[in-house]
Amino acid sequence: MEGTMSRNSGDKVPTMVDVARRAGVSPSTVSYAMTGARPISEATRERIQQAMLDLGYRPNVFARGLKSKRSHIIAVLFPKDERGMNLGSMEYIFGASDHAQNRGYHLLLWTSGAEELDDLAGLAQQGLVDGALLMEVRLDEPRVEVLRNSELTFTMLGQTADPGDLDYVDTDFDQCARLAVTHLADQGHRHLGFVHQDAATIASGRGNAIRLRDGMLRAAQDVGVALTALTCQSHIAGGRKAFAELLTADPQATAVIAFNEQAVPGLMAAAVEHGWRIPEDFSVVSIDMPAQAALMTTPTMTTVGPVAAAMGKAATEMLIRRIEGQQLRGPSQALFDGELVARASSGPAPSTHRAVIHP
Amino acid sequence: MEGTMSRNSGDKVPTMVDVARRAGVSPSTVSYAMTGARPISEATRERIQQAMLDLGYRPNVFARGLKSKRSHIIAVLFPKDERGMNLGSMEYIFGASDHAQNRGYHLLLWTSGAEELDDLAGLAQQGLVDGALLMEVRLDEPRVEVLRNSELTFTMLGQTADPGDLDYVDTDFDQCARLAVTHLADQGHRHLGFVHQDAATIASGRGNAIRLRDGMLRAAQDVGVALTALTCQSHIAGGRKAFAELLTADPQATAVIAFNEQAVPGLMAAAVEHGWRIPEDFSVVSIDMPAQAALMTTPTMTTVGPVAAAMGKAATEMLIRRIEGQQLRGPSQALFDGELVARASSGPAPSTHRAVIHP
DNA sequence: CTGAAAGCGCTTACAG
DNA sequence: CTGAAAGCGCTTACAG
Repeated sequence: MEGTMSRNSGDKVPTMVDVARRAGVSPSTVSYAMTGARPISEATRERIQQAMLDLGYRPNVFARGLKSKRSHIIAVLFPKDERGMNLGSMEYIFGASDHAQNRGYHLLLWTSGAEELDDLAGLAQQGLVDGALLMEVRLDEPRVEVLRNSELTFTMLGQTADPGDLDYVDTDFDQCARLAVTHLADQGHRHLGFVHQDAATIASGRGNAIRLRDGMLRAAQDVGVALTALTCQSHIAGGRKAFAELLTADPQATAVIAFNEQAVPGLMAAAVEHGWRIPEDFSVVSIDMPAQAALMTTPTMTTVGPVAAAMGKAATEMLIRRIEGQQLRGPSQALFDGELVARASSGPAPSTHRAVIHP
Repeated sequence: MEGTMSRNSGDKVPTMVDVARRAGVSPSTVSYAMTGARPISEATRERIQQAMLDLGYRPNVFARGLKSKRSHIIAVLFPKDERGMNLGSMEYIFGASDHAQNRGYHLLLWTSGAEELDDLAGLAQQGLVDGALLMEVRLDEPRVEVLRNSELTFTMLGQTADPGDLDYVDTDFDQCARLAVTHLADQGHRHLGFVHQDAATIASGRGNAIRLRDGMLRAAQDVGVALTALTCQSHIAGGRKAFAELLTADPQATAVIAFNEQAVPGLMAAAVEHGWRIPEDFSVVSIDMPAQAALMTTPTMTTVGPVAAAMGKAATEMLIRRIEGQQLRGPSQALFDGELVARASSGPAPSTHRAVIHP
């Protein structure tokens, strides 16, 4: 397990001067060889490379940062209080982390709440990070102003109400809505429910819920099916309540699309207790539910959502380009298509009238 | 939303020299006032404090790190490939993050695989981080040697087979086993199953599964109930298979304890398909399943496990003390008790013989 | 209790 | 294509 670059303990950490001496060049030449800021002859470059390898040289991050004002560290602003834990956010972060490492960047995890703006301002002004990835973006996002004021480069995962020229990567919720509605309509469902989040969350709110609901209504209209949209508290009881409300609002509903991970189990349980088998009598599709959660439900959940890791990667690349001053003309903004993963919770609409067993 | 420390844009970032000038002292005095490395008169301290506030001063992390060899950054070594995503790990990280911020530290998220030791060695030797929090610790943990060789301070969340004098925070699996077994025994269950992870994972393997199984067998013996331990692949089909195996191995089993988040839905589905209602005919308890996952199952899952956030916090405190050179005598090692959260998946043992409906 | 000065290990104009 | 030198903003012996 001994690497070629292992050093005996007791050796001091080699500096650029050590490398320069060993390669028989000046320290500045070593530096230029690393940054590529000016041309170096092939021969010296190779000697330097070899010397670095021999010594197991790693540039000192602090010395570099002190002079260059670049840390090669990106902050991931992931307010923990926003939606509770959720696996989807983790997938973004892993996608971002992977790509950051490939590009020679580190990720600093910042979990302060979205309201703790002074903390954030402190981070931004400290110069520790070169840029930030903004997660859990709300329609009216107070962090944006803080980041702008401190002139920290950032990219959003999600959008504000009016992103203007801000960089972002987001899900194409219109397309997701269409995909989910079409999936169900194709299987004969004519009356759908859409269960999203509670009114306060939506209003407050991260933009997704609103954009998705609008997309749903539009898609239903285009496809020619009825759609009842319901708000719903993000817990099991909320899901039960939503099912009851759907039943009242549209007794003919044979399927529901949910954008509320926490409420789905309650929704399903209520359907089963009502005497409806899933998917034979009633289909359920979830928007943007991570695979791992989709496999926890019984039956496993059909989902529509983007590949979160790919979005995390894209956002990171966008941010790094911005940091490194490339691609400066105009904002970079990208929408990611969702994919349908058909699992066991959705199927053909019940052909005959369902037997409704009131327990 | 304007803080007192806001600066007009165009101002350059204030340095220690600026603060010193405004406070009418030398830069070194400002430094000493910040580090507390030597006594400062109350009067000057206050003038300095005020000057820092007025200017919105933030010490430059790189300059500080260059001299002091301290970054106030802690790496969280969280190999993403280990168990897939999981919410439990996230809770540790949030606990750690919270506490790190309170103590003036940042968290660097490192998601390279547990096998990518060269990457890790690079990080450790770079001097970027003052220490590391080691997550997803295996019995035979290759990362430990790397960290030791590079003389990076670290604390483990979990233990190796022989932790010796390594610092760690871990779950008290003996106590968890006892708690789970007792919970079921108290409700009249006399024949239990224990479903843990697949043989490869256990052997390879993070130590938890082994320690937990041993604890289970001991607890069952102590309490006087039968316990059948089964390995199980970590997916839905694995859970189904485990249920079938349990049925064969001990037809009298009325409850199962699972340490396999991904297999639990399959296990429950198989029980239901077998004609057993949960919990009336068959109880299920999960070890170390995060609340959010426990609420996704139907019915909601009774769990035994420690408060992950508290463990993350404890590990972080341990690490910071080590970094800052306090509490140097001997290793610090802590075991955390699990707590029982009784939800809907467990209940009294069936008094009469269950009706077994073969579908 | 306080100051003047060296130096941490790089980067980057300046010079050739 | 390469070198010598200044300087980034702190910390910390050294001196008083």
